[in-house]
Amino acid sequence: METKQSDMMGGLAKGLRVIEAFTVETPRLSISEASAIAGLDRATTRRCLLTLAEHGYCAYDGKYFTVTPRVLRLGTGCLATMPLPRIVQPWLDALSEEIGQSTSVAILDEAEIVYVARAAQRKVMSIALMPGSRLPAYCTSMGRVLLAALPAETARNRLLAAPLPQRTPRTITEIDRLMSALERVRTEGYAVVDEEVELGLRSIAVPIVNARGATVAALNTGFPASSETMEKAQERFLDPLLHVRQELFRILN
Amino acid sequence: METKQSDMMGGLAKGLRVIEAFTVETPRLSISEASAIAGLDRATTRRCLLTLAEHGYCAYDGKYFTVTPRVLRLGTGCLATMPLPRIVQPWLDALSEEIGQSTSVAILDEAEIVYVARAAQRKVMSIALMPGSRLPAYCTSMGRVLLAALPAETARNRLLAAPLPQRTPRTITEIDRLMSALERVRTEGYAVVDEEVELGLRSIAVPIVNARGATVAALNTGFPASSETMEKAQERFLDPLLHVRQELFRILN
DNA sequence: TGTATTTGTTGCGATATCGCACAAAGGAGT
DNA sequence: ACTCCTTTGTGCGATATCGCAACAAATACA
Repeated sequence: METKQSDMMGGLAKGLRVIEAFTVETPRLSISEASAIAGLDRATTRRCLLTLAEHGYCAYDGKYFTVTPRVLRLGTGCLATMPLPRIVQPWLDALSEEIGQSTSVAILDEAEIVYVARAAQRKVMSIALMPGSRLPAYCTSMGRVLLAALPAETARNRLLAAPLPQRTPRTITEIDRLMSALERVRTEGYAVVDEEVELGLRSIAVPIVNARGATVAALNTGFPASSETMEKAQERFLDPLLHVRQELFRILN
Repeated sequence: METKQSDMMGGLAKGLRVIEAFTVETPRLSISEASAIAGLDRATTRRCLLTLAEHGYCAYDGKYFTVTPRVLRLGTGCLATMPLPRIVQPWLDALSEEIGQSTSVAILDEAEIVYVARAAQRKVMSIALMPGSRLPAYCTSMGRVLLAALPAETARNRLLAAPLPQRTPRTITEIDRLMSALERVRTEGYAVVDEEVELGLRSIAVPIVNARGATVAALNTGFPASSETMEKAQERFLDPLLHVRQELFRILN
């Protein structure tokens, strides 16, 4: 079934690459810029952009293209599709209330985690997180939990294919140390990350497992780093997290 | 520049229609179902779906297709692109805290509003709202504010092109009454909706205006219907909303 | 069980796409 | 003004797409 050349539509694949060229760093693109980012011929890129504009996915001022809210229809089909956010939200709210910290649920997309639900408390992080937000998996507690659920070789390949910037002095960036961390997550059943994403931010994550035993998402809490040792923090937060994990396990199919 | 047939890519437009066939009501689609929804030939739909699957936007179990988190990359490019959510979030949080109710910011896409930021308090609505969520414009306070900012004829055309279901006994569905409501929003500068979306839910919205005087978004608060008259509720909530509107006006460019 | 209907797949020809090459149009610097 | 350089726009031929139609396989129904 794979790679049946005759059943592939080049134009569609190219158009999607062009849409993905629009990021937070490059929200406005000329034809040349878009073609450079997407790695396509300028003529082709131009035709993609004009098609997107014609159908309302892009706005065109004669020089620059920008994506419109219409493209959200493409993506939110997925988020809206998922029953998970709706199911977990009440537990997230209750857990957040109980432990007095922000809690979130995320899934994995390649080497990134995607937030699908969140109960925010105080603001610890400099960046605002919301459903749909993405963070790299290698340096986040939920990312470690989700990568640990994959076969080791798959996880390694994904990490090797992604950039692993040293976001803070404590960020682990060596592939072997990351793989060891994943191994530890597998045996302990949870992941702890101490100021590897951002200075001042700690987090603990546990897997959300469905009835078939597959890890479908991760649940975490993020809290400010303090003089308290990570072990002490773990004592406070791990049990409530595991309890919600257990409740969700009972419910998910 | 418009409708240059030679510069249009049919395959891309078709593929996007197929992606949009996946909604919350139809999250899993067979080839035939997708082709019926998208209005395309089965063969073409199949080639679109196989292409999407090949590139990771869909999962295929041999019978049904589902969209994967990867499609979120298409949409969140837009949300991430927008500076608005980041800018308004702190005000939203503060406002929500001050008045003790949920607050949101939304933009307009055709005849639907799209939530771009939200500070949730208690749960009034049966449906969970999050950034990217959509509601029809005709029966929501933010929708009325955003439609009112358009030329009357444009607003009328959008309303005529969209379904206007009677969601509750109080929902206004007649085009002329809706247009009068918009006119009133224009003169008063805010919109009030009383249990037209859902029984038990009231809301008040004000426009968010940029330096050029254009309405770029709407800000609202939703609160439970009670024995309190709508006028009393307005007294409590309108001033804080208008105050935030003013603050945002100072900041936006 | 047999028959009718729907669904998935494939061959094929008319038609559209796409990338090259080149022309035209701006912009920066002199 | 000029050149130089970048960017946008456009014929055109090789190649790929797409919708029809036909067929196979699965499912529904009697």
